[in-house]
Amino acid sequence: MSDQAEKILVCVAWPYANGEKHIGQIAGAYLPPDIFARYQRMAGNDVLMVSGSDTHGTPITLQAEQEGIEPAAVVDKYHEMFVEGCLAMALTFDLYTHTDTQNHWDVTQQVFQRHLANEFIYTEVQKQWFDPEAGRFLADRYVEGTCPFCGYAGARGDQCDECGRLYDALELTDTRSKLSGSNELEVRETEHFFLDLGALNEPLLAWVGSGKEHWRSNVLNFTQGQLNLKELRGRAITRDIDWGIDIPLEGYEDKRIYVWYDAVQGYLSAAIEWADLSGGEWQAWWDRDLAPDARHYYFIGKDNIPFHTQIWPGMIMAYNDDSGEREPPLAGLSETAQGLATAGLNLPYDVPANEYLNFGGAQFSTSRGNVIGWNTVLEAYQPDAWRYVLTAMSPESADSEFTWPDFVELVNNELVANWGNLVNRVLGFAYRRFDGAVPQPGPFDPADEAVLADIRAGFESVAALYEAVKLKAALHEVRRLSQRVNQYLNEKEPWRTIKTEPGAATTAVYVALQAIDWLKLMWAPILPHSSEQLHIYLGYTQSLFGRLNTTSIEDARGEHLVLRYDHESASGVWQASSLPAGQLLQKPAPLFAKLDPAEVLGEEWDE
RNA sequence: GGAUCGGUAGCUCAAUGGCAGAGCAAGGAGCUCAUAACUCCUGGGUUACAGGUUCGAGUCCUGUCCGAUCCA
Repeated sequence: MSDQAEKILVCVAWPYANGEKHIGQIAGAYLPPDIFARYQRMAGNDVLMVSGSDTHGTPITLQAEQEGIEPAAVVDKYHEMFVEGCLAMALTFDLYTHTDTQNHWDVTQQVFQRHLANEFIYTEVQKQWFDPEAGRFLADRYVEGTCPFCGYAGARGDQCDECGRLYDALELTDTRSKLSGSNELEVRETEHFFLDLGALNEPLLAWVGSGKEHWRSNVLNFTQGQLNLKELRGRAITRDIDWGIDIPLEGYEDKRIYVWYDAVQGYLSAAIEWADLSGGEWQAWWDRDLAPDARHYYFIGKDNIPFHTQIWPGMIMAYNDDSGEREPPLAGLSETAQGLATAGLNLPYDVPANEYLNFGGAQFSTSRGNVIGWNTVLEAYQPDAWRYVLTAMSPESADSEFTWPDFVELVNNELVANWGNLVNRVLGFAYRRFDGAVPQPGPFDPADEAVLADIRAGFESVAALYEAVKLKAALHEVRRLSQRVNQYLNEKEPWRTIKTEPGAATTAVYVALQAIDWLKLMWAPILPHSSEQLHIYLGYTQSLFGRLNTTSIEDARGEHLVLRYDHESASGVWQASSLPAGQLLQKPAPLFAKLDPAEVLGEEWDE
């Protein structure tokens, strides 16, 4: 950690722990931050990458009902499944946790208290369907009735399946409860807490109005377009449910904080949990006074843009507001989290939201059965093949379409042919003809100098693209540089000149090895597994990257699995190192498996 | 209904208002170190549609069609 090191907080969207994630979600929100974080660490910056499973909300309770198990069991099952996917694809979360932890509860309640003290939370009495038989208020999706527009008898919640119209659930007639089956429902009054987003409209508008030139234009325009209408309105924080975080006030024991309010706070609570586990300082990234230059990046899908450019920044502003009296920290707050009581928090620096990666002309959809499961495919193909393909197909500026023929073409005709084959031809030749060691080159001629200069320039050009989160363009640039080395080899023909001019052949092989040594680093954020393997083939003994590990953590709410990344052992640095002549090579083998189209395309992935 | 994005070569995508380009696929040639890989050459376009502004529009403006997200 040098003095010039920047603090980069890489925030990754929190996936619901309610099922296997599909490759569209990975391409959109989970792989890009890992590539970005790996680059930033190699560039010498202090990266903290956090996320976790979202354990609350109806997606969880619905899944629990379907499987006939408790919500907590659903959470454990799919949280673990996601962690396994992260391990297989090597997503380097400094901490991947979940939201049903004591720490997250404490942080959420602390933020709630501050919002309340700062008067950005108000209460309002609403009318809602109540099921006397079940003794519970009914969320929209637990009410069924007759559509006020078309008279369809099976209309649900707030939208009719038959005519598609939206309405207030109170407009339904002949209602029944999907909870108890009772058709004697009552409309009762219930009091809830609201976040006063209306009061935050102006401050948010001012915030997005300056210094956001680096934002993707669709994200910025969308955000400004909405805020310009000045129609932000209060949003209910609480619900009459029993799965969720308790409200830290007396008299509200049968209500819970609803998922959207606590989930976005995970970026903060996970940093605190990371600090707790590692002995680090979360304030080094989060405290606006201690770390005013820390840059926070939020990697999300486009459906999440309003939450990360309006609601969460608004919540941070409401937290930072100094008009209210500072409450003492809540009794349960851990020592690590105590600083929250006085801290002001940093706002997002960038929100590089992606569009969707679709499949079969439509979005991936479990109900339609067109899902390519992440964990499933990682068992079948190399993680770096997926990382390459999903980056090449990355929906950075528009929805894109996944097809299996494209998958095969990208792996075979680009990854294997361009880069894998370059490595294989050079390493194989060098290992056989130079006694398994990096040969001692003679003086460089202009062609040698030129190719090395071109590749070396990648440490600038590729860096700029990673830095700007233009990952697809970064991939294209490194691929262009790989091709440059193939061109150089065809020009030099060391396999021919080794018989006539051994000195020139030796130098050409050295130059090609040196170029590969550098390209390995430029590929590394996208292709960490194979770059690591190539690093070993080239005779290095330290590893480029650190190690992932899982631990089970126990707290007052029970046990939870966490994924952590230990960067200490990483030696990969973003600079043109010098490949030592004489360094012993390891016997090489192809980095990537070529795919058999018939085999891949014959597979049935529908289920 | 409102806000925003996208529609460019067979496919995937680029192009601060200034000669519409790249990779893959296709056709041809060279090479043989390499996973039938590599390199070179060629073909391929009414930039969704209709208007407008401009010396000049894929790009800016208006409208229409199609797709997507969010809000109501």
